[in-house]
Amino acid sequence: MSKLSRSFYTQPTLIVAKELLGKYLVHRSTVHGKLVGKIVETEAYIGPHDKASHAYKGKRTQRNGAEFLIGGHVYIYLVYGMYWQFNISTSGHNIPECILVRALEPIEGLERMKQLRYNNDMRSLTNGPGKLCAAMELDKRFYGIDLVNNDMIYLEDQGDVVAKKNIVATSRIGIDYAGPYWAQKKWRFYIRGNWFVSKV
DNA sequence: GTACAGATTGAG
DNA sequence: TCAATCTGTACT
Repeated sequence: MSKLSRSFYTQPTLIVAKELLGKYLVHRSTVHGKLVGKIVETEAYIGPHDKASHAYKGKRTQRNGAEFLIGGHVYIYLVYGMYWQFNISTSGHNIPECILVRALEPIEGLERMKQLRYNNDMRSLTNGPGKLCAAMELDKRFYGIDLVNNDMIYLEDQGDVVAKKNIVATSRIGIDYAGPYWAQKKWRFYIRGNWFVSKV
């Protein structure tokens, strides 16, 4: 169980998106204990060329600033006025690329997650980007945090290996506004057959 | 000041 | 399948 280092996050974004599958996201809350989930679904956003990216054409605002940080920082923001989206910046400083974590498999802290989600159904605890943020207690507090040097939130390698043939590459979700060219890019990855993937 | 998007969700 | 829902963002 080793914490992922800077060199992991600064690899090419599509590599990181695939390598992230099977890694563990850990949130050690002093108040609520340890919450752990295994990453089973990711999506890559590769600005400034990617029209679906918030940093398309290099657009930089207060909201997406964390996307430009060197790989390993948290980019978290609100959608639909109520759901948080947890992203991890990748690549180098000032290069706006990131990976959206879309689904987790709950590993530790199940009871607390059920309370946070007001739900007892195991599967719907973390099988969606907004849901996993609620279950893991992720919100604006973590904006811009460096996952490499933080002890409250970080990712670790528990040795789970996902065989290449079990990584499914498909098109991203909810980005039709970017037009067919970008919408069809196979930049969404998930673990084949995993029960917690948001949508097959 | 204000219109409005929005990388969703859950109910039907 | 589809509409509810609402805050921060990005403009004027």
